[in-house]
Amino acid sequence: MANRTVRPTLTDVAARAGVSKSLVSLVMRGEQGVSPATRQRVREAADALGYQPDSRARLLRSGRSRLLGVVFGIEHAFHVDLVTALYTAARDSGYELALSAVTPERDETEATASLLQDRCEALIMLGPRTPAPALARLATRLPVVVLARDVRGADVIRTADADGLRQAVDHLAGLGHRRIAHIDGGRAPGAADRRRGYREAMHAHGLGRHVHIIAGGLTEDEGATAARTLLHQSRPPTAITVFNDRCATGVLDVLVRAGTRVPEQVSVVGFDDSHLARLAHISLTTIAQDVPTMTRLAVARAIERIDGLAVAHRASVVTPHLVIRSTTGPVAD
Amino acid sequence: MANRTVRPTLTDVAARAGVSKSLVSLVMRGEQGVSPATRQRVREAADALGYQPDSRARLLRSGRSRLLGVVFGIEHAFHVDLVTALYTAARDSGYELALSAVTPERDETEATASLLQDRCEALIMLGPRTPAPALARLATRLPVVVLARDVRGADVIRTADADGLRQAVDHLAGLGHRRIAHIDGGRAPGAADRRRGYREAMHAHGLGRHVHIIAGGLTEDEGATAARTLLHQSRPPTAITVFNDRCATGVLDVLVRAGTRVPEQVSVVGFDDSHLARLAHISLTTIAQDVPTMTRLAVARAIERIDGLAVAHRASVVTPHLVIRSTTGPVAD
DNA sequence: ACCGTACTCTGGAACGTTCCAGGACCCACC
DNA sequence: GGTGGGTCCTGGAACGTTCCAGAGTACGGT
Repeated sequence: MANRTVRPTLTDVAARAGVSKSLVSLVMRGEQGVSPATRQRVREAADALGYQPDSRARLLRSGRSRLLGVVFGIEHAFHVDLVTALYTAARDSGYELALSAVTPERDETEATASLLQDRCEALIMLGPRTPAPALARLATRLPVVVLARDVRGADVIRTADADGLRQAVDHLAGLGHRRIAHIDGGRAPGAADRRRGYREAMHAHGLGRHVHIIAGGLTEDEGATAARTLLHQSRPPTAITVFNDRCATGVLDVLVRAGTRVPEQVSVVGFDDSHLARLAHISLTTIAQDVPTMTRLAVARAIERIDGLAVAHRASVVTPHLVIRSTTGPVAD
Repeated sequence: MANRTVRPTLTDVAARAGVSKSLVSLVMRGEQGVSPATRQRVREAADALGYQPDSRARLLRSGRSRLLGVVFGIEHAFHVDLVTALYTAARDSGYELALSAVTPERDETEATASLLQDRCEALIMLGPRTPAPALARLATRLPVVVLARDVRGADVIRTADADGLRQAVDHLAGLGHRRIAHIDGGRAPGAADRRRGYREAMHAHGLGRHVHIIAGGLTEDEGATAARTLLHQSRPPTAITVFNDRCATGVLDVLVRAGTRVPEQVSVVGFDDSHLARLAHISLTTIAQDVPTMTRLAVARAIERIDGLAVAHRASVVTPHLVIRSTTGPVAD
């Protein structure tokens, strides 16, 4: 075997159809000004040869790649949700996505560099950890849209994190809870705002003296650890707001294993409304980030800037909303 | 703003350094046959202009992309593990990865098509659902390596699924279990083999009459549903082997919520050893697929075929191994 | 002084597209 | 029967690289 045929080119198709390559190019791009008959003939020739346009040559010539680079953490449930939505948002705008994953062995710098070589027209970065100055420098080279993190020097699309936690606390307070704790996300993007939102909401409800923040993180394990700490306290909280869904599943798991009934004894609220939260057996009450809106905005902003329309860097803040599922209920006593 | 400068090209660098573009090309590629002095001068000129080679043009001309396309299901925990490992395997061999995700709204055909346009030199497909004939047709156009599924007409790297389940059953039988059930993966790649392995191993241990297969799937929800069915039975099994880790976490969750103690009352064994299984609070006993070996093999096979070395399509079967964690223990009574 | 060889370097032709200017043809109109 | 304006199609020049053949220089050996 190994007789992998050389890929057919425009010229091959043109020869077979008996027309010029320019004409084939027109047909392949679906431009108008081609008679139905020839269009048909060219299409057939292309199909017969199994012709596929070479995007590299195409992009090289046209100077445009219609490619949006996406840097994301492949192990973050919420990033996965965002990528999924970005795919459709990009397609709707006539752009393609070039994914570049951040893994434990492939850092953000490497992920970004590979996209730069691919001549993406803009970069969409999901919750990047790159320091602000470096991001700003990057943004001078090509449009950069930062999703799910607040940072100066680039365009930002993010959720009103503080407001989200206010909604969570409102909900719990409305159910009669007073000892409401918060398991935070440490230095993760958005964590500071969520912490602040929690604190402010607690004060607004006159629960200032019950403010209780436990160090958590963004993984299941960190949630589990935090939950164990809580369980060992003399007066454990009756409700917990957690940095994100992933961390919350860790919390839930520890609670359930300890025989704590959720929500009868303890209510739990997550954040993100990632696909984890929606799993039937988890059914987590959570603060839903508006993924469709955020991704649409991100793509729109990127394109705006590609087209040279945007002037100053802007931050768009999208309002999240509470999704009540099965992990919250009225306070016990 | 919006004065995004036009990217400098070889010609620009050449002009600034007062040499030909061929020479600059040599320097940029690190070829030898350039005097240290000029090399230095060219480097400086390139840095001063912030020159970055255009991979599109580079690849167009050289005819090679050094790009391996990867089609994967972004929501599958195990695929995520594979992609992570593929990144390093590819890098070690001097190749880059082009990711194309399958999402609920973006099917395999679409994901594959986009990679074809990028002129990847080979395709690595993770547990593809594409019918065998279509895969075979694809394989005539470019090298295709199928990972984690058995199929004719393409190169295959897969785990000895049946053997994995034998190990699981051996382990459980060794712990004294007799009523060992299997929650299967339906039509998922590998499911049939695992089912068979389970059945054969049960017979080998003289437990033929205890063979008990429940319909499951590859998601948490499907695992949860299956577990509920099991719980409602008059004589529930004392041990369960599950199609994969993801499904097993759903099973675990239902068991724990029902107050069933794991492993005291029921032992559970997963499959994959994905990152889910390793989470401290889950700590799932599982059959580990040998991800480093599989990904290295996949990349090696792809390259072999790119270089025109491989002749017939081959299937490499990688042996999995049992990882004992906290969800299995001696039988209760 | 001449040749050969090794080392640097250069010019120009690809690669597979898109883009632009324009050619060929047809039809209608005065 | 020329002119005008469509519509459909073509040729060739880009795009930014790499690759190839060969030009120019310097140096050692005879």
